[in-house]
Amino acid sequence: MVKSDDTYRKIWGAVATVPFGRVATYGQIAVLAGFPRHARLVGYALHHTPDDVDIPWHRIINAQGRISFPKDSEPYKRQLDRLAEEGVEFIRGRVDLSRHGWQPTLDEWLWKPPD
DNA sequence: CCATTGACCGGCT
DNA sequence: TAGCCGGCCAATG
Repeated sequence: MVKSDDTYRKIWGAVATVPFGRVATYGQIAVLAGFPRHARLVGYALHHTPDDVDIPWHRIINAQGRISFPKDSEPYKRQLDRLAEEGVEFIRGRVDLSRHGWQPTLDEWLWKPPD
């Protein structure tokens, strides 16, 4: 697959901690996974998400509260639908992060995925 | 080794 | 609201 699977595993692990009905930003996941300022890496990792495992990739959106896919693409629609199913509302193409954005609790923050 | 490529981000017009 | 710009840095070829 790729050279450093471990990096991706950590990122996927962080993504997996985002609860149903909430969304997190790429930068946020980067921090949680232990890679501050590597938001782009998170996007890169999600792009290579294996389909055989269940990872809530759709709960990750950009810091502007928007889906990072071209507005009329299929992936965009899939992500939008999945979020809609979880009750995340979009207002003029954007999610109000102060409303649906997820903030880890202290316990969640301290929880470290096994290496 | 070097250059390019990102499902990004934040500040500033 | 809408772009533009510079910064970011692992992965890739």
